[in-house]
Amino acid sequence: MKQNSNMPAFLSKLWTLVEDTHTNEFFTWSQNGQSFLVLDEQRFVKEILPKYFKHNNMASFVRQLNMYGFCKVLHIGSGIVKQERDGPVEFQHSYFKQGQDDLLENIKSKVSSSKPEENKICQEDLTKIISSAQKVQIKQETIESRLSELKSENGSLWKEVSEFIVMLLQNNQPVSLKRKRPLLLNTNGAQKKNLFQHIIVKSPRSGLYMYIFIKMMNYLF
Amino acid sequence: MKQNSNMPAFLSKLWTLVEDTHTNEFFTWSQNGQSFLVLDEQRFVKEILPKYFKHNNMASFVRQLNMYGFCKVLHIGSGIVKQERDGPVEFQHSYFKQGQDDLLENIKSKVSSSKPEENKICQEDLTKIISSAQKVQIKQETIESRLSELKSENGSLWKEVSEFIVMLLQNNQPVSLKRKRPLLLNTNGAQKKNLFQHIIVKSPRSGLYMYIFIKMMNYLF
DNA sequence: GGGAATATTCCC
DNA sequence: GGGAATATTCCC
Repeated sequence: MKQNSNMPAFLSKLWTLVEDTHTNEFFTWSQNGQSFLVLDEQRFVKEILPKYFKHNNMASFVRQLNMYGFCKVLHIGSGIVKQERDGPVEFQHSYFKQGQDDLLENIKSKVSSSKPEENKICQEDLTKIISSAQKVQIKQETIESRLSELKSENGSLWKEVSEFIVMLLQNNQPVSLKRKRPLLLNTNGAQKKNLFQHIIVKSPRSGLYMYIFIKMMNYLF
Repeated sequence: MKQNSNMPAFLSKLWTLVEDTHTNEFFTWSQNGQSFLVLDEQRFVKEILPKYFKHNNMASFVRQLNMYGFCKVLHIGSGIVKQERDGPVEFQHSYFKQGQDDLLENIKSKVSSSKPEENKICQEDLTKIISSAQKVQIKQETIESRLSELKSENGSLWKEVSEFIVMLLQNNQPVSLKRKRPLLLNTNGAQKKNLFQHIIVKSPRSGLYMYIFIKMMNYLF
């Protein structure tokens, strides 16, 4: 095995200790070389772990195996003796095979690849979102002031129109006399009725001022 | 020393081993109890470090001290013998004083306080910003459709008013005859002139249509 | 099986 | 002195 500088210590240690023929009795390759076996966990923990690592906990060893993508091989109580508690433990990784140390370099740690990228993306996205939100906010202010202008102008226009009508009615002049089409045509359609047709046809004079007043209130407040 | 569950193992170990009177010969409090001394680095590394930690490197011990905010005390060659290479090493922390174990809880790791919070804030803020941006976007759509409504209605009203004026002028009726005050009073003030006074006073009839046409174009497109 | 805190190593 | 990778522990 060529010890590349970018090969994690855990992997080279694992390879070394599974290759070590002195411990084949309780830690060795499986028959077909596709996985490795811990045949005696007690001896493995006491005799091997402290020799290669800074601990003697099976859990920490397994945590590292999981960190590098190894999977426990399940023995579904077939022909294996004493399965209950301290039976043999088997681990497997598609790039950890007997006689194929050239595959080892494909084994990657799960933290080294994922965590840093997420943080970088988080920072970039944060910047993008903030600047985008600021632009929307600025545009919103522009729109709101434009809206306020239009609202005010609209109120004034309604007032104008109503005063025109009042003036004409006071002069006993028929409003729609010389007109070919309705006075208020909404460009976007039917939602609002034609105010003046409505007034002239249906409203008595006493109702006219109330109608105009309500209309104005809608636009001024 | 009360071993709180939130006290890092490194700090309680450090306190224990500096308090240990058996090792006062080469690892102990300074005279005034404001700092601690490594009088014999060789013995400290070989006899103490592996007993309390999972290593025997002075560098790793110092790395942890720095991680928890301890500072090396500089001896600027005053009265101290053999300063050159393996002289005594002294470390100090404002919350690590002889006889004051109650201060220990104020010592914080530099990573445990800064890194996780940044990430948590990043996540929380991300959620807040996104939901806030969505609300702004929704409101913006409401405002824009309201604006579009008003714009259209405003155009229609200008059209109405202009047609009134045209009608009145065609009937040779003086527009401002019976009025006590200007026709177009903007509620928010002076920005826009009184259109009709302007027209009546200054515009010849030929200019009136052009003026109204421009006004309408502004609101319809 | 894996997230996250703490520890150790490596490196500037 | 401290940033960052890897290792070990603790916990769900």
